[in-house]
Amino acid sequence: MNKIVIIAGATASGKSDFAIDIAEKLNGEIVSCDSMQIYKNMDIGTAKIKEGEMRGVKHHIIDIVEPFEEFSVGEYSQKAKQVISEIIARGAAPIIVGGTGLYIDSIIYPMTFGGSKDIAIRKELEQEYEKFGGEYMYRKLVEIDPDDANKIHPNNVKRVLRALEIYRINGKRKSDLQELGRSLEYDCRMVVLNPPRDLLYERINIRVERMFKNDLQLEVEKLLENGVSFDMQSMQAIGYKEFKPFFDGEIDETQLKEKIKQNSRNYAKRQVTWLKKYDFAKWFDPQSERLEAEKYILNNF
RNA sequence: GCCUCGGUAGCUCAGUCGGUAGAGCAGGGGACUGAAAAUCCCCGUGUCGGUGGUUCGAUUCCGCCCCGAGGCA
Repeated sequence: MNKIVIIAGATASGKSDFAIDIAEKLNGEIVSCDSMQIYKNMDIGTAKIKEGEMRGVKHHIIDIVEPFEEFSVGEYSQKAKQVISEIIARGAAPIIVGGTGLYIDSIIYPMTFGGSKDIAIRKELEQEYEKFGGEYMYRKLVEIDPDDANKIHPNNVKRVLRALEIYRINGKRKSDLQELGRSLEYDCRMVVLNPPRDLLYERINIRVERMFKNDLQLEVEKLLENGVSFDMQSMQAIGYKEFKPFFDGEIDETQLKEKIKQNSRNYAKRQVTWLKKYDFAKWFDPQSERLEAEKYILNNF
Protein backbone atom coordinates (compact mmCIF):
# COMPACT_ATOMS: atom_id res chain seq x y z
CA MET A 1 0.00 0.00 0.00
CA ASN A 2 1.20 3.46 -0.85
CA LYS A 3 1.97 5.82 1.96
CA ILE A 4 0.33 9.20 2.23
CA VAL A 5 0.37 11.91 4.85
CA ILE A 6 -2.89 13.56 5.84
CA ILE A 7 -2.94 16.83 7.69
CA ALA A 8 -6.43 17.74 8.77
CA GLY A 9 -7.99 20.25 11.11
CA ALA A 10 -10.59 22.97 11.31
CA THR A 11 -10.26 26.26 9.47
CA ALA A 12 -7.55 28.44 10.92
CA SER A 13 -6.00 25.56 12.82
CA GLY A 14 -2.69 26.17 11.09
CA LYS A 15 -2.67 23.39 8.51
CA SER A 16 -1.15 25.15 5.53
CA ASP A 17 1.98 26.38 7.19
CA PHE A 18 2.57 23.11 8.98
CA ALA A 19 2.05 21.19 5.77
CA ILE A 20 4.70 23.16 3.96
CA ASP A 21 7.21 22.43 6.72
CA ILE A 22 6.47 18.75 6.36
CA ALA A 23 6.61 18.91 2.59
CA GLU A 24 10.05 20.48 2.70
CA LYS A 25 11.36 17.81 5.02
CA LEU A 26 9.80 14.91 3.16
CA ASN A 27 10.21 16.06 -0.40
CA GLY A 28 6.45 16.21 -0.55
CA GLU A 29 3.76 17.74 -2.69
CA ILE A 30 0.57 19.08 -1.25
CA VAL A 31 -2.84 17.85 -2.32
CA SER A 32 -5.50 20.25 -1.14
CA CYS A 33 -8.60 18.67 0.30
CA ASP A 34 -10.91 21.61 0.41
CA SER A 35 -14.27 21.97 -1.27
CA MET A 36 -13.98 25.71 -1.78
CA GLN A 37 -10.34 26.33 -2.61
CA ILE A 38 -10.98 24.44 -5.82
CA TYR A 39 -12.57 27.61 -7.18
CA LYS A 40 -10.58 30.15 -9.09
CA ASN A 41 -10.82 33.80 -8.06
CA MET A 42 -12.04 32.93 -4.61
CA ASP A 43 -8.84 33.57 -2.76
CA ILE A 44 -9.34 35.87 0.18
CA GLY A 45 -12.52 34.36 1.59
CA THR A 46 -11.28 30.80 1.32
CA ALA A 47 -7.94 31.74 2.91
CA LYS A 48 -6.19 30.21 -0.03
CA ILE A 49 -2.44 30.00 0.16
CA LYS A 50 -0.61 32.54 -1.98
CA GLU A 51 2.02 31.62 -4.51
CA GLY A 52 4.63 33.43 -2.46
CA GLU A 53 3.83 31.44 0.66
CA MET A 54 4.31 28.06 -0.96
CA ARG A 55 8.11 28.13 -0.59
CA GLY A 56 8.41 26.23 -3.81
CA VAL A 57 6.29 23.32 -2.67
CA LYS A 58 3.87 22.09 -5.31
CA HIS A 59 0.18 22.49 -4.50
CA HIS A 60 -2.52 20.51 -6.27
CA ILE A 61 -6.30 20.71 -6.64
CA ILE A 62 -6.50 24.41 -6.00
CA ASP A 63 -8.02 26.71 -8.62
CA ILE A 64 -9.26 23.89 -10.80
CA VAL A 65 -12.78 25.11 -11.65
CA GLU A 66 -14.54 28.37 -12.37
CA PRO A 67 -16.79 29.79 -9.64
CA PHE A 68 -19.84 29.44 -11.86
CA GLU A 69 -19.20 25.75 -12.42
CA GLU A 70 -20.58 22.92 -10.36
CA PHE A 71 -18.28 20.47 -8.69
CA SER A 72 -18.75 17.26 -6.76
CA VAL A 73 -17.03 14.81 -4.46
CA GLY A 74 -16.98 12.29 -7.24
CA GLU A 75 -14.88 14.56 -9.40
CA TYR A 76 -12.68 15.42 -6.47
CA SER A 77 -12.06 11.80 -5.60
CA GLN A 78 -11.04 10.91 -9.10
CA LYS A 79 -8.79 13.90 -9.45
CA ALA A 80 -7.15 13.41 -6.07
CA LYS A 81 -6.35 9.77 -6.62
CA GLN A 82 -4.87 10.55 -9.97
CA VAL A 83 -2.73 13.34 -8.56
CA ILE A 84 -1.58 11.12 -5.72
CA SER A 85 -0.41 8.39 -8.02
CA GLU A 86 1.43 10.94 -10.15
CA ILE A 87 3.21 12.27 -7.10
CA ILE A 88 4.20 8.79 -6.05
CA ALA A 89 5.42 8.03 -9.53
CA ARG A 90 7.63 11.08 -9.24
CA GLY A 91 9.11 9.64 -6.10
CA ALA A 92 7.67 12.34 -3.89
CA ALA A 93 5.44 12.16 -0.85
CA PRO A 94 1.74 13.01 -1.19
CA ILE A 95 0.59 15.26 1.61
CA ILE A 96 -3.17 15.66 1.79
CA VAL A 97 -4.13 18.88 3.50
CA GLY A 98 -7.60 20.06 4.25
CA GLY A 99 -10.71 20.16 6.29
CA THR A 100 -13.45 18.83 4.06
CA GLY A 101 -14.28 15.56 5.74
CA LEU A 102 -16.23 14.00 2.95
CA TYR A 103 -13.39 14.70 0.56
CA ILE A 104 -10.94 13.00 2.89
CA ASP A 105 -13.22 9.97 2.96
CA SER A 106 -13.39 9.96 -0.80
CA ILE A 107 -9.63 9.54 -0.97
CA ILE A 108 -8.98 7.00 1.72
CA TYR A 109 -12.05 4.81 1.39
CA PRO A 110 -13.08 2.96 -1.73
CA MET A 111 -16.13 4.95 -2.61
CA THR A 112 -17.79 5.02 -5.96
CA PHE A 113 -19.76 7.88 -7.34
CA GLY A 114 -21.65 7.06 -10.48
CA GLY A 115 -23.04 9.46 -13.01
CA SER A 116 -24.44 11.66 -10.39
CA LYS A 117 -26.11 14.84 -11.38
CA ASP A 118 -29.20 15.80 -13.27
CA ILE A 119 -30.41 19.34 -12.81
CA ALA A 120 -33.74 18.66 -14.48
CA ILE A 121 -34.55 15.83 -12.12
CA ARG A 122 -33.39 17.85 -9.16
CA LYS A 123 -35.68 20.71 -10.12
CA GLU A 124 -38.55 18.32 -10.54
CA LEU A 125 -37.97 16.87 -7.09
CA GLU A 126 -37.70 20.31 -5.56
CA GLN A 127 -41.02 21.28 -7.07
CA GLU A 128 -42.56 18.10 -5.78
CA TYR A 129 -41.23 18.92 -2.36
CA GLU A 130 -42.71 22.44 -2.51
CA LYS A 131 -46.06 20.94 -3.36
CA PHE A 132 -46.29 17.96 -1.06
CA GLY A 133 -43.83 18.65 1.71
CA GLY A 134 -40.93 16.87 3.30
CA GLU A 135 -42.89 14.08 4.91
CA TYR A 136 -44.26 13.03 1.55
CA MET A 137 -40.82 12.97 -0.03
CA TYR A 138 -39.41 11.01 2.86
CA ARG A 139 -42.16 8.42 2.61
CA LYS A 140 -41.29 8.06 -1.03
CA LEU A 141 -37.72 7.28 -0.12
CA VAL A 142 -38.83 4.79 2.51
CA GLU A 143 -40.81 2.95 -0.16
CA ILE A 144 -37.84 2.79 -2.50
CA ASP A 145 -35.31 1.79 0.11
CA PRO A 146 -36.16 1.58 3.81
CA ASP A 147 -32.58 0.90 4.86
CA ASP A 148 -31.21 3.90 3.06
CA ALA A 149 -34.06 6.07 4.30
CA ASN A 150 -33.32 4.94 7.80
CA LYS A 151 -29.95 6.65 7.65
CA ILE A 152 -31.39 10.01 6.68
CA HIS A 153 -33.36 12.16 9.09
CA PRO A 154 -36.80 13.05 7.66
CA ASN A 155 -36.10 16.74 8.27
CA ASN A 156 -32.96 16.63 6.21
CA VAL A 157 -34.74 17.56 3.03
CA LYS A 158 -31.60 18.16 1.05
CA ARG A 159 -30.37 14.63 1.67
CA VAL A 160 -33.76 13.08 1.07
CA LEU A 161 -34.08 14.82 -2.28
CA ARG A 162 -30.51 13.96 -3.19
CA ALA A 163 -31.13 10.29 -2.43
CA LEU A 164 -34.23 10.29 -4.60
CA GLU A 165 -32.30 12.02 -7.33
CA ILE A 166 -29.61 9.35 -7.25
CA TYR A 167 -32.19 6.59 -7.50
CA ARG A 168 -33.80 8.33 -10.42
CA ILE A 169 -30.46 8.54 -12.23
CA ASN A 170 -28.70 5.33 -11.28
CA GLY A 171 -31.63 3.15 -10.41
CA LYS A 172 -29.92 1.71 -7.43
CA ARG A 173 -28.03 3.13 -4.55
CA LYS A 174 -28.32 0.54 -1.87
CA SER A 175 -26.31 -2.10 -3.69
CA ASP A 176 -23.59 0.44 -4.29
CA LEU A 177 -23.45 1.21 -0.64
CA GLN A 178 -23.34 -2.42 0.36
CA GLU A 179 -20.49 -3.29 -1.95
CA LEU A 180 -18.29 -0.71 -0.41
CA GLY A 181 -16.17 -1.73 2.47
CA ARG A 182 -14.39 0.66 4.72
CA SER A 183 -10.84 -0.50 4.22
CA LEU A 184 -8.22 2.15 3.78
CA GLU A 185 -6.93 2.61 0.29
CA TYR A 186 -3.62 4.01 1.38
CA ASP A 187 -1.25 3.60 4.27
CA CYS A 188 -2.13 6.85 6.03
CA ARG A 189 -0.15 8.90 8.50
CA MET A 190 -2.85 11.23 9.68
CA VAL A 191 -2.45 14.20 11.93
CA VAL A 192 -5.28 16.39 13.18
CA LEU A 193 -4.26 19.86 14.25
CA ASN A 194 -6.51 20.85 17.10
CA PRO A 195 -5.89 24.09 18.97
CA PRO A 196 -7.86 24.73 22.16
CA ARG A 197 -11.35 25.80 21.19
CA ASP A 198 -11.23 29.36 22.52
CA LEU A 199 -7.91 29.96 20.80
CA LEU A 200 -9.22 28.58 17.54
CA TYR A 201 -12.21 30.91 17.70
CA GLU A 202 -9.94 33.83 18.37
CA ARG A 203 -7.82 32.94 15.38
CA ILE A 204 -10.92 32.73 13.22
CA ASN A 205 -12.08 36.17 14.32
CA ILE A 206 -8.70 37.68 13.58
CA ARG A 207 -8.54 35.97 10.24
CA VAL A 208 -11.92 37.35 9.18
CA GLU A 209 -10.85 40.86 10.12
CA ARG A 210 -7.77 40.36 8.01
CA MET A 211 -9.88 39.22 5.06
CA PHE A 212 -11.76 42.50 5.18
CA LYS A 213 -8.53 44.47 5.31
CA ASN A 214 -7.47 42.57 2.20
CA ASP A 215 -10.67 43.75 0.56
CA LEU A 216 -12.80 40.67 0.55
CA GLN A 217 -15.69 42.84 -0.55
CA LEU A 218 -13.93 43.74 -3.77
CA GLU A 219 -13.30 40.06 -4.46
CA VAL A 220 -16.98 39.29 -4.02
CA GLU A 221 -18.02 42.22 -6.20
CA LYS A 222 -15.70 41.05 -8.97
CA LEU A 223 -17.21 37.58 -8.85
CA LEU A 224 -20.70 39.01 -9.18
CA GLU A 225 -19.61 41.22 -12.05
CA ASN A 226 -18.29 38.17 -13.81
CA GLY A 227 -21.53 36.29 -13.80
CA VAL A 228 -21.35 34.47 -10.50
CA SER A 229 -24.54 34.63 -8.47
CA PHE A 230 -25.53 33.82 -4.94
CA ASP A 231 -27.50 30.71 -5.88
CA MET A 232 -24.40 29.01 -7.23
CA GLN A 233 -22.58 26.29 -5.40
CA SER A 234 -19.38 28.26 -4.98
CA MET A 235 -21.27 31.04 -3.28
CA GLN A 236 -22.32 28.72 -0.48
CA ALA A 237 -18.87 29.39 0.86
CA ILE A 238 -18.53 31.13 4.17
CA GLY A 239 -17.21 34.61 3.60
CA TYR A 240 -19.20 34.94 0.39
CA LYS A 241 -22.81 33.98 0.96
CA GLU A 242 -23.08 36.44 3.83
CA PHE A 243 -22.64 39.32 1.39
CA LYS A 244 -26.10 38.82 -0.05
CA PRO A 245 -28.01 40.34 2.88
CA PHE A 246 -25.30 42.99 3.06
CA PHE A 247 -25.72 44.03 -0.55
CA ASP A 248 -29.48 43.87 -0.10
CA GLY A 249 -29.15 46.40 2.69
CA GLU A 250 -30.49 44.08 5.35
CA ILE A 251 -27.34 44.12 7.47
CA ASP A 252 -24.47 46.56 7.90
CA GLU A 253 -20.78 45.84 7.70
CA THR A 254 -20.40 45.09 11.38
CA GLN A 255 -23.16 42.52 11.21
CA LEU A 256 -21.65 41.11 8.04
CA LYS A 257 -18.33 40.52 9.75
CA GLU A 258 -19.99 39.04 12.80
CA LYS A 259 -21.99 36.69 10.64
CA ILE A 260 -18.93 35.46 8.81
CA LYS A 261 -17.06 34.93 12.05
CA GLN A 262 -20.03 33.14 13.51
CA ASN A 263 -20.48 30.84 10.55
CA SER A 264 -16.78 30.10 10.51
CA ARG A 265 -16.79 29.16 14.18
CA ASN A 266 -19.81 26.92 13.76
CA TYR A 267 -18.18 25.31 10.77
CA ALA A 268 -14.94 24.72 12.62
CA LYS A 269 -16.83 22.88 15.30
CA ARG A 270 -18.52 20.64 12.74
CA GLN A 271 -15.15 19.91 11.20
CA VAL A 272 -13.73 18.82 14.52
CA THR A 273 -16.71 16.54 15.07
CA TRP A 274 -16.17 14.91 11.71
CA LEU A 275 -12.47 14.37 12.25
CA LYS A 276 -13.05 12.50 15.49
CA LYS A 277 -14.17 9.46 13.55
CA TYR A 278 -10.70 8.73 12.17
CA ASP A 279 -9.52 6.58 15.02
CA PHE A 280 -6.14 6.03 13.40
CA ALA A 281 -5.37 9.76 13.43
CA LYS A 282 -3.10 11.44 15.95
CA TRP A 283 -4.23 14.72 17.45
CA PHE A 284 -1.91 17.58 18.31
CA ASP A 285 -2.14 21.13 19.54
CA PRO A 286 -0.37 22.94 16.70
CA GLN A 287 1.18 25.41 19.09
CA SER A 288 2.41 23.42 22.04
CA GLU A 289 2.86 20.10 20.25
CA ARG A 290 4.08 21.14 16.85
CA LEU A 291 7.38 19.32 17.15
CA GLU A 292 5.71 16.15 18.33
CA ALA A 293 3.35 16.33 15.38
CA GLU A 294 6.26 16.75 12.99
CA LYS A 295 8.16 13.93 14.58
CA TYR A 296 5.17 11.66 14.42
CA ILE A 297 4.97 12.10 10.68
CA LEU A 298 8.66 12.10 9.88
CA ASN A 299 9.45 9.05 12.00
CA ASN A 300 6.69 7.06 10.46
CA PHE A 301 7.18 7.86 6.87
C1' G B 1 -36.73 66.62 41.19
C1' C B 2 -41.32 64.42 39.17
C1' C B 3 -43.73 60.93 35.67
C1' U B 4 -43.57 56.65 32.47
C1' C B 5 -41.49 52.20 30.74
C1' G B 6 -37.88 48.53 31.41
C1' G B 7 -34.34 45.37 34.64
C1' U B 8 -35.90 37.17 33.68
C1' A B 9 -30.19 31.93 30.68
C1' G B 10 -23.76 34.61 27.88
C1' C B 11 -27.15 38.02 24.32
C1' U B 12 -32.32 39.54 22.53
C1' C B 13 -36.75 38.85 24.69
C1' A B 14 -41.55 35.91 26.10
C1' G B 15 -44.22 34.40 30.43
C1' U B 16 -46.24 33.40 35.26
C1' C B 17 -54.80 36.32 36.38
C1' G B 18 -49.47 34.48 43.11
C1' G B 19 -47.81 27.64 43.25
C1' U B 20 -39.75 29.24 41.76
C1' A B 21 -40.01 29.87 34.20
C1' G B 22 -39.26 29.26 28.18
C1' A B 23 -38.07 30.63 22.97
C1' G B 24 -34.47 32.41 19.31
C1' C B 25 -29.33 33.28 18.97
C1' A B 26 -24.66 32.08 21.27
C1' G B 27 -22.35 27.76 23.50
C1' G B 28 -21.80 22.27 23.95
C1' G B 29 -22.48 17.28 21.87
C1' G B 30 -23.59 14.41 17.54
C1' A B 31 -24.85 12.53 12.31
C1' C B 32 -23.19 12.75 7.47
C1' U B 33 -21.16 7.93 0.55
C1' G B 34 -23.34 11.46 -4.49
C1' A B 35 -24.50 20.02 -3.36
C1' A B 36 -20.45 18.83 2.25
C1' A B 37 -17.62 26.03 3.92
C1' A B 38 -23.81 22.36 2.47
C1' U B 39 -27.63 19.84 5.28
C1' C B 40 -29.67 17.74 9.64
C1' C B 41 -30.42 15.85 15.00
C1' C B 42 -29.95 16.30 20.52
C1' C B 43 -28.85 19.46 25.07
C1' G B 44 -32.04 25.23 28.75
C1' U B 45 -31.62 25.81 37.17
C1' G B 46 -31.29 30.79 35.86
C1' U B 47 -30.03 34.47 43.70
C1' C B 48 -36.65 36.02 37.38
C1' G B 49 -32.08 43.85 39.83
C1' G B 50 -31.78 44.50 45.60
C1' U B 51 -34.38 44.76 50.04
C1' G B 52 -38.54 44.86 53.29
C1' G B 53 -43.90 43.72 53.50
C1' U B 54 -48.74 41.13 52.36
C1' U B 55 -49.49 35.74 51.86
C1' C B 56 -49.51 28.92 53.59
C1' G B 57 -46.46 30.42 49.37
C1' A B 58 -43.81 36.14 45.60
C1' U B 59 -40.02 36.20 39.99
C1' U B 60 -45.40 37.55 39.75
C1' C B 61 -49.00 42.11 44.32
C1' C B 62 -47.35 46.58 47.52
C1' G B 63 -43.33 50.00 49.64
C1' C B 64 -38.44 51.65 49.42
C1' C B 65 -33.61 51.45 47.05
C1' C B 66 -30.17 50.64 42.84
C1' C B 67 -29.37 50.56 37.39
C1' G B 68 -30.94 51.76 32.19
C1' A B 69 -34.18 54.33 28.43
C1' G B 70 -37.63 58.11 27.41
C1' G B 71 -40.78 62.29 28.82
C1' C B 72 -41.89 66.74 31.92
C1' A B 73 -39.58 70.45 34.43
